[in-house]
Amino acid sequence: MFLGSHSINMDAKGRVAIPARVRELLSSICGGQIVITAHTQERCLLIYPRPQWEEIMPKINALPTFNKAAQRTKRLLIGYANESEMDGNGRILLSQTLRDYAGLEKKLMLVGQGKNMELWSEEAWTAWLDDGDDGELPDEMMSLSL
Amino acid sequence: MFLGSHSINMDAKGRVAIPARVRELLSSICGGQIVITAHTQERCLLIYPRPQWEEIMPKINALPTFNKAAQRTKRLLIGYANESEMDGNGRILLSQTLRDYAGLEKKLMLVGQGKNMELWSEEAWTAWLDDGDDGELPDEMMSLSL
DNA sequence: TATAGTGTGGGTAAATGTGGGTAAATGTGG
DNA sequence: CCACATTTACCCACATTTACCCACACTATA
Repeated sequence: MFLGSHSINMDAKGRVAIPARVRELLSSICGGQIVITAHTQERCLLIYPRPQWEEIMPKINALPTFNKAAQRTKRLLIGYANESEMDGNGRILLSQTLRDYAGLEKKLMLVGQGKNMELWSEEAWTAWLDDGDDGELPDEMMSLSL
Repeated sequence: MFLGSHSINMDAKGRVAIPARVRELLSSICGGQIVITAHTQERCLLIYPRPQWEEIMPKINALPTFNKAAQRTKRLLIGYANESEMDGNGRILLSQTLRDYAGLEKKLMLVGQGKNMELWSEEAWTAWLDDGDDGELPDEMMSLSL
């Protein structure tokens, strides 16, 4: 389970140091083997451990060919996917393409989301936080007591 | 049951001493194992004993993936969640990320809420007290007799 | 006033994050 | 097809941060 957020930096070569806590988790789940791709709803990146990725791949491929929204999802998820691995110092290298998609510069936020993680530019993250207008609450939530 | 409010201080390293009363309660409920995360409605933090957290986690994960409001809730609750434990002196360490979210500086308010606790910056707490406008009452409350 | 319990601050060793150098690999032009 | 230029991957060394521990100050109680 990936929990919690970390404020991290990307260096001039596009390398991102994964926080030690997360690093251990990744090593135990998948030996550090991950897949990085584009998030379809937000301009941020998705990081999956390789095994979880293998699970969702077939679902993506099974999306209906003649539905535009489905094709968009597929094109982004598969088209931006990048098999990757941590280097000796626990860093991952982000391709220029991925950096461009999410508008990553220096300051980033790594956000745990259970099965996967999201990687945001700090700017985009705070913008999202401050936005707050996310439409109607679904029925399931109206009576939810946490 | 967490009852009552405590005015407490955070030191320069982001450590917060839990009041002794509360400390005992935490030890007996969960051996001091807690989860701290963001409150979704207010800019304050939520503190759950680990067992209660385990109960609500599935509810959060079950929220619909393609509803924006539900995703916001999930992104905040899971994304900020931080498994934590008291140090030898009964203090907890708040990550920079959490401090930023709730705007915590030095003077804080720890507010008991039954199953969990809320941690506010003193400033935000008094502002909320003075504000008081929280919109419509739900149907469940219209017939409630206390 | 003494004592136990509580809250606060800070030092230090170990772990973590950061930057850059070099050799291999890749791509390009003649 | 070869030689050169550029990029990439890997490694090492240093700076910074974090976790853990200890010591002291303050408060309440006997």
